[in-house]
Amino acid sequence: MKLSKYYMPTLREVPADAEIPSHQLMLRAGMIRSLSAGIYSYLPLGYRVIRKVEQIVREEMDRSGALEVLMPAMQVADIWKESGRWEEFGPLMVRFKDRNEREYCLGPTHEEVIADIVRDEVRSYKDLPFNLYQIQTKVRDEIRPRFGLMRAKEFIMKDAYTLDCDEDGLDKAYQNMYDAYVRVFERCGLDTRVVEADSGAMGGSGSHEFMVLADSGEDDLAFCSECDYAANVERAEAALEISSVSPAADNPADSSLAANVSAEASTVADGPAEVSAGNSDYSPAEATTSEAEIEKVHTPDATTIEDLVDMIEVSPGKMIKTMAYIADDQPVVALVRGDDQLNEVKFRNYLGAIELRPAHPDEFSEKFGSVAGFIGPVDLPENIRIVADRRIQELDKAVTGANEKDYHLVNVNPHRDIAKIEAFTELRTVQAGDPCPRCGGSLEIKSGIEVGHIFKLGTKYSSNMGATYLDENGKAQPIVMGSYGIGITRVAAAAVEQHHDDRGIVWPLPLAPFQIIILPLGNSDEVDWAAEELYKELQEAGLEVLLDDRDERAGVKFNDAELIGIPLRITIGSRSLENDEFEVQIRRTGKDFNIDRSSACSKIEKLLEEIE
RNA sequence: CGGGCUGUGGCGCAGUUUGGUAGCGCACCUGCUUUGGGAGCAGGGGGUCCUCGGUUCAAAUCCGAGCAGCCCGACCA
Repeated sequence: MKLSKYYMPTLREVPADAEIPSHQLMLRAGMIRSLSAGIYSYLPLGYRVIRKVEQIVREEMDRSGALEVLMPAMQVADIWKESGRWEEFGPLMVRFKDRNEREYCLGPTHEEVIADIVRDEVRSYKDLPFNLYQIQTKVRDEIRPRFGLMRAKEFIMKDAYTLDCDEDGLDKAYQNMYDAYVRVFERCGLDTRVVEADSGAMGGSGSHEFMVLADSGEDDLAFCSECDYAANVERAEAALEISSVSPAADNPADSSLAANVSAEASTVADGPAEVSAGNSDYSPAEATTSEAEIEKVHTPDATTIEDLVDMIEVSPGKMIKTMAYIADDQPVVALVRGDDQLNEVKFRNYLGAIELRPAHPDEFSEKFGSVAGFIGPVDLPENIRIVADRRIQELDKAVTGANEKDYHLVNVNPHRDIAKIEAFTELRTVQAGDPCPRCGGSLEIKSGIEVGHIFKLGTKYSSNMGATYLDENGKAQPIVMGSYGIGITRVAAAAVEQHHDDRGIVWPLPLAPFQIIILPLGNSDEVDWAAEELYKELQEAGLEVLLDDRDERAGVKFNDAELIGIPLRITIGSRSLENDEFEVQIRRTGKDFNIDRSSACSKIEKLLEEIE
């Protein structure tokens, strides 16, 4: 491709609206342009990269035995009402009506369509198993689109769905996809980590996420420094000893162990419900009682843990942080230690709630009989559910809000003073330095970009939508499903996050829009002829090559070549051409050297093989 | 949705405090020169100053409402 005939609007300056490297660089390199927030056009250079990613995904999916299909982007509301997700998905789904007032949405995902396709056709266990996948644009009305392609309202996703007779079949299909994903990301030149994940709104029994480690990542991940334990902090647990007080706390590590699965293992994690159930049968009779009586102390304007520490000289670890939430319109309260953070995912999973949000300030008085900044679990109204983190049960003489402006309570003993804590369960977010649940080593926290997510769905959708088959005994059984996503456009962005320097993008060879760029410098005809000749020769060798034949100065060409990140640069100028030589530079290493004109093509092919 | 910031030629910004009819750099067009790391000189084109309403002789500037974009939180591939 000749650049004089290409559309590659590069930007010298950094667009003010772009924050992270991939967003800035993809805009500057002329790969993408936004139509509105979170909605992008993929320009020629950008779309070539997208297609590279798609092709790698397609090849590995085909290799795994999956079958490519293309499902409708526009879906009828009926199937979503059947699965129960028309309500559940909420405002994330873009909905509209046709001229006959029939309701539709733009597909944010395709479980319902798959179930619909399959329920009318699959009759017998003999028809199973199989795996269907598609590469398609998904639409989600994200609360806050940001970071360019990283979180867009419209994005390209590969989604696959496995259909099996039973859990064993699902386990095999899941492992098969797991392995395919490992190959996909490796081929894309991405350094990814697999972590145990919460299955969230998808439902189902187990899931893993494929993460690209990057500072700009939106997920926090817990890694053990000793063993291979890795989990999204949404689900990660620490092996914290809970001292004395309650026998219910005896073996905190056990439940976590059961719920964990190593990256290589073919078994799957247990549902989070089981985790909390194991820890929740707390018995108040066993609790010790503190001698000291509760006291109310004046704490003017101390609405945060930090304020309190300054005012009454108690460490955060001795405080009970009380978090007021509304779960499906019901007021609920979560208790965590002052030095811990509430993990909303764990809280939501425990409650089994669909919608969970922090209470608004005015709701503190309306629904909690309290006041923002001074809420506490002692003497809350009867109707409010109180759930405490396990670490609360070992507290004594703790400090908490008095439900009265400018007052806190001290000497609180949770077992004695807090009426009906319905459970002590795992609610805290793990922190760096916490002990690993598997080996006791130290956990570290890193941020990552989620590029792939695989779920064992089970029978949630098939049951709700009547997708059944007849087993060997002629009995109807729900099909067992799995669902597997790769964010194609996000992979491209993540690759830039992981591979760039201060001059621009440094594409891994398999994703590079072109492998080679030829820069003829100066205005000599000999140079132009030599460039043209090499260009043709490389093209005939089947290589993807850009020829920068624009009437631009050397600096412009060098800078653009580096910005767009082409792995191999061939410079042709009268200087080296006098010796019948071309100059080569490898983008990643910056290494440069001359090659002979006569053997240039074969030498370049060899170089490309050496660049991983 | 809550909190913060910002809307001025294609891009990056100044001008807003103290109203007086819009400017800088880059990019673009023409000519000459230049030509190995984002050229120089000369000339030129392009702006409903986010929108609507109000105050005023006069509004980019002051007031009100709305819209859009970005950042921090909940959502997710």
